Amino acid sequence: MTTEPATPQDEARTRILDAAEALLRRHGPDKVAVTDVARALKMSHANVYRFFENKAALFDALVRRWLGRLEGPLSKIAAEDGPAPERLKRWALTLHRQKREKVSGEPEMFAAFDKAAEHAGGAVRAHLEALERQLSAIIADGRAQGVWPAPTPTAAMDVFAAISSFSHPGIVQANGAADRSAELERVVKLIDSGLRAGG
Amino acid sequence: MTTEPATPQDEARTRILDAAEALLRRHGPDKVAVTDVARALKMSHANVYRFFENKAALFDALVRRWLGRLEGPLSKIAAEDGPAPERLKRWALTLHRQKREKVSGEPEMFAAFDKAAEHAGGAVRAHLEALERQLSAIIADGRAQGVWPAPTPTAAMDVFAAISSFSHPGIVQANGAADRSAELERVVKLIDSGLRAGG
DNA sequence: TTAGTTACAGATTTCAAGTTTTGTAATTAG
DNA sequence: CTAATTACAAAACTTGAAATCTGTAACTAA
Repeated sequence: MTTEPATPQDEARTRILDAAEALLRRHGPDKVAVTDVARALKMSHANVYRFFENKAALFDALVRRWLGRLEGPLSKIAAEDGPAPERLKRWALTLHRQKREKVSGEPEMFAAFDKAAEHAGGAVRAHLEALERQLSAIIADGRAQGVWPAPTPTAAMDVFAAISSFSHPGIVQANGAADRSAELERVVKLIDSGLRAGG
Repeated sequence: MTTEPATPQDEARTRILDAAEALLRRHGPDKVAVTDVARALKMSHANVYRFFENKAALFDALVRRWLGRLEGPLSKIAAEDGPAPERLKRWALTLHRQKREKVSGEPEMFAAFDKAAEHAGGAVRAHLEALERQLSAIIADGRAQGVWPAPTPTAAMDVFAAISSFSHPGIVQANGAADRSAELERVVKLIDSGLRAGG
């Protein structure tokens, strides 16, 4: 989890991403050009292309970094060793809260994230895979602890599908980032019952 | 379930909706003006406004009619009197299939539907309420049949939330209308287990 | 070899104009 | 009183020229 840039390449990439993120937050998305980023760093835009293949790759990297920060608290919960059912509930609620906060608190970054998602950007795929890995870990712990006797091989995927309407950007946004924690808690309870009963 | 227009008012409304739907299917959405609809019917556009408050109301009514047709097979399943768990599964799978078919088979209508949803159109709200009523009926049957002993008052809402990622337009579309029946079947099984265990 | 540059063609975006469309009002016909 | 019309202002959309942006190539500096 080192955020430190290692090679000079990485350092330059980080500086470019920092500048791009600052611009993105000031002016919204769609209004940040590669030339703007270059200008902010007092370099020619052609030089930016030495560090990122193209504009999409630059913003994909930006979204990847942003989503990585969002994943932090979640991976912590996944790595704990308390009772799995409580962790599953807390993990789901935290994910819901994170997404809501991003939608209402960082709308520019969120819009960029949405856009990257549309363009089949790797960042979003990587994010979803990371989340599913965390969920798999919690479920594996639940089996080890004996609370969930026989989760199927697809259990993590299935649970993720069942709670995804509480974290999917489009749906969260369509609901005006409303707090649906109470409903999510009930859905998790239902799933937990199902897992205890053995799928 | 009479589709027959009753009053002359309704007849005019139906003729207008028919014309609007035909135009919508030929040319996509965004390209159908109230003036076009009026021209197709050889009336002035001002006359159309005698039957629909405004353009949004016209398209909302169109979407409402379209969604009503989509709800048909589902309400039939909800009204059957076989075993509730099997009906829940079939209902969920049918909803998923319906949405996928609409996305890939009637993209213009679907786009109009999506647009209506964004504009907080009543049609979509009515659709969601109708679906939830059907789900409530199936769950009430399950309790009556003794398979699901103690569903909570919010059970239908919770189940709907858990399977909504398989029917939500945005998500279905983002997945390229892919068939996720197998996954949905697993999610329903999980929910069914949860309901049997008493939620 | 890596960081950086200038110069350029093609794609995309902007912006002001003209045009269409929306929604209303006043009016006519039965 | 309902079905329909014409006429109109304001909002939304189209269009095409000008400006900007993207991505590449050929080059310089350390």
